[in-house]
Amino acid sequence: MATRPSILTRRRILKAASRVFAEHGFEGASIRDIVTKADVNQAAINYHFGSKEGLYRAVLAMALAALTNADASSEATSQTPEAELRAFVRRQLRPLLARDEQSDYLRIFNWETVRPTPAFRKFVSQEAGPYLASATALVRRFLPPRATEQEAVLAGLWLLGQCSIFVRNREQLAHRPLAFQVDQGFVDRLGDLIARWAAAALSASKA
Amino acid sequence: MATRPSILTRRRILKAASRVFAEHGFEGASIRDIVTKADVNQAAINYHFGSKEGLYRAVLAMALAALTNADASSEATSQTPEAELRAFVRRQLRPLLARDEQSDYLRIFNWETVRPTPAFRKFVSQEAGPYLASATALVRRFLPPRATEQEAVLAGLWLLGQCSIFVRNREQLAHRPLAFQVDQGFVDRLGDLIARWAAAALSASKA
DNA sequence: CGGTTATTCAAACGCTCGTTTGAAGGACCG
DNA sequence: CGGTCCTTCAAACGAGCGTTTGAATAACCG
Repeated sequence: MATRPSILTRRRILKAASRVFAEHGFEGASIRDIVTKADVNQAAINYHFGSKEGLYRAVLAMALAALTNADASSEATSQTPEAELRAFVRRQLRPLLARDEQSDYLRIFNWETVRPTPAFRKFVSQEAGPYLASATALVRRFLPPRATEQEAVLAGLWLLGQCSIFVRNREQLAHRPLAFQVDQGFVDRLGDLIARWAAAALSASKA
Repeated sequence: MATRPSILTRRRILKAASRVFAEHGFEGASIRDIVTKADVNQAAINYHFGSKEGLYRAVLAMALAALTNADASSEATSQTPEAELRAFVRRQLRPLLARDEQSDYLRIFNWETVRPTPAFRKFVSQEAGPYLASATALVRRFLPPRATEQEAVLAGLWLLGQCSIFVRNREQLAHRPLAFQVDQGFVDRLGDLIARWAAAALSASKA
């Protein structure tokens, strides 16, 4: 049975681990770094999560739950397709400015796109469906009714790609040779630009 | 002075290193893995390139040279904007099928977007200008003449993002829950789709 | 051909990694 | 209060890492 202090330890570990995994990826993250940031003994991770990979699985589950909750709560308030699209894009661009846990979660998923871990492969094949479905449903409202499901899924990924490249290159945006001033105004303009472009593209599609 | 066999060793190291860096990123790549694949003594890397980072710098230089050459040679044959755009998108989607050196180079740059190395930061601030300029020039032909330079650069990045998400998630595309059959026909259709969407978006932009 | 330099090689160094160990600490309950 | 189990802890283990070393080998040139 888990006593009170033990679940505090678990929480501290999960929080620190999210940060470190987001920064270094699964392989690059070190147990010693995590336990230092969590102010916890080194063996605690193996005790509570079995292994580094077990900890990572727990972080992935937490991350996906948080992200799908965020999307679902936003779409609950039904709006025009354009407003919904803009809200979706804004949410995707969020890590450009905020350095909160949601941003960490998105960065973890970005790591997985460059070198998927076995843990993630299993995880995504079982749990990614609902998350992807929300993006697909969003673009569906712009596509012609006869668009195939395959096309809608590709459109959903395509939309995610337009946002993620700016998030992934956040650091480069602010430095030479680009030298953008990445502040709230910039992100707002960028989000509007992407939402406008995406809406125009999908609406005009005459496949 | 470099004698004949030594430049062969250098070449073998660079080739193996491109592969390994593409697969594991800079930090995840191991010297021992590279020298095994290159069939070269372990100390050869420090002898020829000074350090792991020196080797990485050499790979980066080689990669950027190859990619800019590929882009420049394609744009030399002037075509309609639409055809040029489709060719650009196809080139970006190339790693989806081919596993050649150019694909390795693109993967290395993808690694850098999730955790930039100090070597890359210095490198990109000095050398990335020309490469980005080619993407910017491409989208400029679709944007209204009054579009600002900033908007054109963002559009260039935006276009790259639409392609890179499919390259980065290549493995996930083929497996559940997506289960696309990633063959030549799929990549051709995808390239056309992206090129058509991008053209429609940029042409319709009334900023 | 002989001496000099460039290159290769096996072995080792010092360090960090994830995990294991066994004892110490602390909460809970009969 | 005593016993049991959950939790924490410092220390160590074995393996892999990038790098260094110094000797052996191969190429070059007067």
